[in-house]
Amino acid sequence: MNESEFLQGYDPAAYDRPSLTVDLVLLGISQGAPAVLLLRRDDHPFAGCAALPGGFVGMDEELDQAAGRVLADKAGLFGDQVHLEQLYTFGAVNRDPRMRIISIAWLALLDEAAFAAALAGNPALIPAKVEMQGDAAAVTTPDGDVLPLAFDHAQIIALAITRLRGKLDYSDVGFALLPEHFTLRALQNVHEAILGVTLNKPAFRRRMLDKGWLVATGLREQNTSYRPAELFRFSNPISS
Amino acid sequence: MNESEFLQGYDPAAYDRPSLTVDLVLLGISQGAPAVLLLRRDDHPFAGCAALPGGFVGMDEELDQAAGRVLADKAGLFGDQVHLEQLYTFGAVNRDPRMRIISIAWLALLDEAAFAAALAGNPALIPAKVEMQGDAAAVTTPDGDVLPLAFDHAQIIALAITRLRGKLDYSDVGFALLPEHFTLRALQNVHEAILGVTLNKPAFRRRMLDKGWLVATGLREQNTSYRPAELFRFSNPISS
DNA sequence: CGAATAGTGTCTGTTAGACACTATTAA
DNA sequence: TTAATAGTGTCTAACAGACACTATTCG
Repeated sequence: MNESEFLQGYDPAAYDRPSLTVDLVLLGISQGAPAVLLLRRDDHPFAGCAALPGGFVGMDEELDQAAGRVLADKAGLFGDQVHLEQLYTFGAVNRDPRMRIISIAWLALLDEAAFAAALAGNPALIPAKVEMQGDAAAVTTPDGDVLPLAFDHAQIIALAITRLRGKLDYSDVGFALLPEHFTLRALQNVHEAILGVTLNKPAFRRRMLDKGWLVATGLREQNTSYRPAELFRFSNPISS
Repeated sequence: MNESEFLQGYDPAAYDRPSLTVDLVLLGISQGAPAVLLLRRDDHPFAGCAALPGGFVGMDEELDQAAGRVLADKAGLFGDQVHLEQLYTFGAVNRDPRMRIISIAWLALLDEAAFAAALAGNPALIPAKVEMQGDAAAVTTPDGDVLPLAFDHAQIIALAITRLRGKLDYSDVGFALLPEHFTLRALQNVHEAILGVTLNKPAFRRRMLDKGWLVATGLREQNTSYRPAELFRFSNPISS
């Protein structure tokens, strides 16, 4: 760091600075497919388009706290119910036509209850099914209408899915999309929804059980039409 | 985005904003281990510590351009010689005691020639061997002295290694650390240095050749003491 | 009992690790 | 010829996909 940069560091008025925001991909599983919660924009730019919930980062606020605050403000959810992880920072000069805004994108994984609670708590949230189309994601309303996305949010959502696909098999993120007790079939459904493929049942069961992450509870599903499946819970062997 | 946030967006003077920088992990392989290029800090804070080369992001500068500019200014290298990828954004409130600075960390992979060219071009650069110590990285000079690292740069370097380890097997990043023509033994050496383990030779060769990324050139090493190995080059089957 | 899903046994093909072997070059 | 490394053949163990089978529960 040279002298001018050092001075710039001490004099906040010396140079313009970009604005810094966080944008959240609120991701759940709905009807066998990944789904996100979006907000409809009323104002220019991208009026009428759907956008990720976001907000500016406060000067004395940690980045993950900013993400947690947006989660609480826009979805009524709290950090201990939701897996939050930083995705990537988007900062193209013209990504927002108004001004330079750098956005740190975060991935929030919601289980079915959290997804429903967010929808119930904030009626402005729009649930939308995500479909991967190469580099970008397309989202559709439950009615099947394609929702245009604001800014670079199609890329951000696509990156969220891609990241999740990559981590699903070797990390424990998949469990963040499930309640505390779940059946192996429900776990497989989550994996299939994220990956967009159907998986082999015996192989999937073996692989999951061999990882040592699953604890059999001895409990069974309730109110099923047919043979109820055993309920498992997730247990982190060496908390990572 | 509510009204006050919208106004904030239009009035750069309305709120303080964090400063935004890029920091670069200039990573190569040296003597069978990952090595980074660092700069010694002369001033407070962390005077005497080693730090990653970095710089502020210009208001009209793309993020990858800012990283490329730092690469050119601090190491005399250009983007087409070096694999550059965004790592993570670090923004803890107190990571810099002077003021709030959010830093977007980038990973730059240098082959042996680029590593040497950077060292020759900027005598201030210090090559340092990286050792992973759990969550953080420790760096030592060629003489074996431990170099204290400024700010959160030990974490940033550790994340760079961790990321590289994760991607090494399924992506083509490994080739960014090699010249255009290389032997399979050199490729294996790179993998072993990054992963910090020794690998089985026949299995490694099979795996690499089966990926379809390697093209035999028919050329052979020159000036070896013993049997010269065949030179391969990397060819991206479906440019990713 | 029939329907439907839970859960398992087993075969097969692929792949990684281990290890010994052959091949090639320079001195 | 010897030293040293390049490169290969082959055995074995681990594991995933496929598919058929048994088990359990509800109505």
